[in-house]
Amino acid sequence: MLNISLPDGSVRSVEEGTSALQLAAQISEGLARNVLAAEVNGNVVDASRPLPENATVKLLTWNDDNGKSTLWHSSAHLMAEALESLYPGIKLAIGPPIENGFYYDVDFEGKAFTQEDFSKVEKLMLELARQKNEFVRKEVSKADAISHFTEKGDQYKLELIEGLEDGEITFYTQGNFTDLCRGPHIPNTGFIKAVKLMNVAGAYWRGDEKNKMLTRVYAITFPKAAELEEYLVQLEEAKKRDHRKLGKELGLFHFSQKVGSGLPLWLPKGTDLRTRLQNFLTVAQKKAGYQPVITPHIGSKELYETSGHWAKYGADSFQPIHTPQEGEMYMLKPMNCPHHCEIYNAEPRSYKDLPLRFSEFGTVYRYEQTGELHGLTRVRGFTQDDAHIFCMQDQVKEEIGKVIDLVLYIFKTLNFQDFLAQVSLRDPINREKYIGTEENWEKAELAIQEVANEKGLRTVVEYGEAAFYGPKLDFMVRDAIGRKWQLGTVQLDYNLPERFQLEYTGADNQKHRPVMIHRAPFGSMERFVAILIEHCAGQFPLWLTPEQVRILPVSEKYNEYAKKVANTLEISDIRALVDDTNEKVGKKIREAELAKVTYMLVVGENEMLANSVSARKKGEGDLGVFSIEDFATMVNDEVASMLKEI
RNA sequence: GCCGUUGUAGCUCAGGGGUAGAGCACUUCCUUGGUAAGGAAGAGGUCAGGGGUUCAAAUCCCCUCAACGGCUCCA
Repeated sequence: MLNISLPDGSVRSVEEGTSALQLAAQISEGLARNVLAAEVNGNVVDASRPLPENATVKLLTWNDDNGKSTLWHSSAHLMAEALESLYPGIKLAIGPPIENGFYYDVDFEGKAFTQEDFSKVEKLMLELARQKNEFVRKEVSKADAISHFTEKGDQYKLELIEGLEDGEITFYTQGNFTDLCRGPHIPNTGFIKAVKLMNVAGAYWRGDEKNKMLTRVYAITFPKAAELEEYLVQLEEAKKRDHRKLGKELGLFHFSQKVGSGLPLWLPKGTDLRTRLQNFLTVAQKKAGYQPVITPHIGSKELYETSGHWAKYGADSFQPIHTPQEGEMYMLKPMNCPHHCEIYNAEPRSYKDLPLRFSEFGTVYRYEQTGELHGLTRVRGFTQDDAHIFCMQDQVKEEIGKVIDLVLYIFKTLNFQDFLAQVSLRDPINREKYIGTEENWEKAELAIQEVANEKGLRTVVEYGEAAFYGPKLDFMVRDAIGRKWQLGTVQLDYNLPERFQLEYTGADNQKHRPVMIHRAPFGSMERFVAILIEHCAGQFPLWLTPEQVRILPVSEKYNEYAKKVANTLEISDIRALVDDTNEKVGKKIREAELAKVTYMLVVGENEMLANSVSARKKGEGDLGVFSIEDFATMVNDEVASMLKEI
């Protein structure tokens, strides 16, 4: 008999050779029907494998992330089986589960595979799923594995096998399909009840652009048909929040092919929103001891030779601007740091001056590859809410802490809760690509991690993601369709102070080198506004929204009174517009609701006589009658409470 | 940059080898209204750009550009 510990702390005795699936059946028939895999002593394995003695077992179902990914991994095999049957001779590469579903990279060898082919693949997959074919695991020797795939002529699998140790190679077979696979898999294909191929895309073999581009087929499966329907509805909902769609509908920004791709034009309402965000941050930064500076949009090529950016990114930048005479060369500013270094160098600095914090909403231009451009999140011209802090090494930790506070204040004010702090450190194997002393790096990496923990951030450490000049702390946020974007960032830099020979005189009357911290709480105005739009589905908080109030006269006879109300509100710093179109109130309300205006004020005979307004809140409806002054006070109080210090 | 898809009015889209369509938006007129669409008329397009095939191209073919979904990249 074997003793098996379950997550609730209980221990069960089962016969030797019992699998997790059989264990489930002993607990309940219903559970057994839902078990997709098992976590045995912390490892996810096939539910059909015999359990070892004294194992701690967690039965995984669709409600567990590992259960989901097991189903999707098995679904990838199912899709491969279907594809191979429909397109004999194709070569399969890899097919892992991903966050939402799975994909398989396939070499169709010149044959086209498009969306039109999806339905027949889906149909065959469901047909194969209904056969309830078991996933059978088999350990094979390296030699046997090689001969199997040599016979099949699958160079991708052979390449994968090359990197594996003999003795750790396993095959999984379901129906007529066998794949090289570590597993685990669901018991049989019958668990897959709904299938949807999502899209096809190109993907380089092994993620290297020098390699052949394969066809990546994305798909998702579910254990219930209803869940697929639900998922598709969810996707549709997410698309409604897309900042590109809302930006157009709300008149925030525009792209013109004539101006150039990746170069956003900010429309009046978008500019209003963006300016308000800038002002908000400017006030917060002033309190935090930042000094605003302004630098030009171009800088001499020499500046970037000094910074090292020319050598590293020169070829991939907008190319230098040549002057008509003299042969001078200037570059569009791709970052603000070198300029700020020269501001530091404008006068001799003492340790008493540090930390110095120079801030600038600095517009920069980067030549992004055409395929990279994406709405406002990836553009060629954008404005960083940049600042550089110059401090002594023993001030680093405190300064990072203050930056984190600033980022958290912003996120809290805007109600961003779902973010992850990514700590980017050196690649432990490849240390020579980083510049700076080992001692400083260690201090810096430790400082970032310590502060992040002290501030209670939910962090994930990524090795090898540090910049070559220092470690980073990035605040990652998701967009409407689940893509991750970096917003706020804090980066330590030991490189530029060296290259620009930055110095301060210490208490010991000796010259010392300061540490430089790059930071941008928003990241860039463009990306931040994009994420903000998606975050609040275009319904901006009252303090930020361009149009807080719309006044709706019941008929043209009350347009004058409506304008008077607007003027009164304007004096109280409330942003109000009058809808004086020749339409009925119902229509005006509809328009205002669709434009996501927070407050609507209906005014007519009654209001004009009583010097009042009939207020209505978006999504909530009629609020009743207010005097103009009371309404203004209410709005201003609401705004003030949103911007309270934390 | 690479793979794939798409490009028709300001917006959302239908159409499709034989002189360009709808709804919304816009302009004018009627209507003067009370909490999510009042009515009528009008204006608006070199069908992304260029080249080709054809008696005839928005439609078929090729190239370019852009957008979209990914890959690679992201100072």
